[in-house]
Amino acid sequence: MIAAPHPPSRRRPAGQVRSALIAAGLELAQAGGPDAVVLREATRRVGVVPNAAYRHFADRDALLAEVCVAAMDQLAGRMLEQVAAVPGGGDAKQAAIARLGALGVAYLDFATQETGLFETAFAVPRHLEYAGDTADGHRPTPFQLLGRGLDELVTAGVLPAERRPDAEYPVWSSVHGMAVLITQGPLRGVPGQFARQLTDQLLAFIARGV
Amino acid sequence: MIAAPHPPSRRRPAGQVRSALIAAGLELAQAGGPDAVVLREATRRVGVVPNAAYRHFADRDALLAEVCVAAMDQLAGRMLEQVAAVPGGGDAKQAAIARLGALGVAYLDFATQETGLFETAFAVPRHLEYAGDTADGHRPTPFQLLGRGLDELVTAGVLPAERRPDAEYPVWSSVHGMAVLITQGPLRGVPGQFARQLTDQLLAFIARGV
DNA sequence: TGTACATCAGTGAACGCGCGTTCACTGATGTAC
DNA sequence: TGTACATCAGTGAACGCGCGTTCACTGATGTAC
Repeated sequence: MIAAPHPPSRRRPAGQVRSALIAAGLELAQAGGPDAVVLREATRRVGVVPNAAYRHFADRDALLAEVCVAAMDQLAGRMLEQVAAVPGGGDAKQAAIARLGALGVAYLDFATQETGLFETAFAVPRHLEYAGDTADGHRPTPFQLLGRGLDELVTAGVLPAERRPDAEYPVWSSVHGMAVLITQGPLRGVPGQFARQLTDQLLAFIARGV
Repeated sequence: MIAAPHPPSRRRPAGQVRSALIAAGLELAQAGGPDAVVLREATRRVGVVPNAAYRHFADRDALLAEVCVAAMDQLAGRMLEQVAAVPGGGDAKQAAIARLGALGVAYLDFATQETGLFETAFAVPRHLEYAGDTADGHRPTPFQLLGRGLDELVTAGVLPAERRPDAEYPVWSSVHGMAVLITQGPLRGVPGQFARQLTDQLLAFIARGV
């Protein structure tokens, strides 16, 4: 029998458990969507007893809310990356359209490749209704990125200024609807080639409709 | 002590329990979406012991699947009603557009007024992937109704025939996306007036884009 | 018309499960004097 | 520099809950002879 020399300190550096719980929740969400964000499982992964979570979150919903925000942030990150990767220069009109298209493709790619996170990003609990446009010093939200894309379209002279107000909504609806139908709805399981064709068709539809 | 004279027959007419379970599941779905379709609660409402359900359904998922089909059928019913209510006569082009708009409005109204059923209609379990177009002798599906609406648009000369193929998808995506954003997504809780404005804007967007 | 029997929709009791959450506690950390 | 103390992030044990599902059963119904 060897007595444990230093019964290891069970206390973690400040804030570490909290962020580890969110990270674990994000893993769970990635694998199984919002319902898979199970408080007990998150604590297990962090190596902490279940009720320890209550030092950091009021309840399971508070943890989920943080995970949702993080998931939405990942979506915004992808969109930001993809739009930055569009080659500049050349015709300003075509460039603006290409950048808007890149946003849409990023959105759909994220939904397809990270379905669990995508679902979670939009599964925010009751709090914060209609908060698509608040970015308190953080990264811009997907909604804001879309708004910028549309502004560019106006600047480039593609979109008449009088049609700019609230133009986010129909565009967002189109892309979001396709994302939902393909990843969770009746179009789930459609062959990738057809999905790509649908995406192209959708972008052309948006370009005409906007 | 009065002995029950006829311990009442516990056997129901053939098929009655089965359809009563589906009806109860539909009530649950209406109030709380697909997750609220709880097998035990459905049996409680029918007045039958929980395991009796297994005489009629393989498991809870089989019950849910039936409920989903019924919910989708209700959506189709609403669309059918609303499109039938559009006054005929007058300009054929305008009439065709009005009928397509009625389909969209019916879809959005159903999502708003019957959010639980709407969610459930699209929560079909894994079975029957990509079956948006099978109507085995039943009422036409929403997808088929949309297809007819687009056909009318071609006939009336509004939609060029070469753009007809697969035109269902972008239109469906737009309307479905708005329905999801408003009833479950970040636009949940938006004032009704704004929602109506968004709908009008969306229909105009679709009319241009199609 | 009557009897024997198979069918099968219901009962009653129980199972294991994992969840979220609450309680009283302990012991390391950081602060005030 | 040392000591007393408040703070608070962790522990350990337990709770009630409702779920889906399985088992062996019973007794009314419909059929074959």
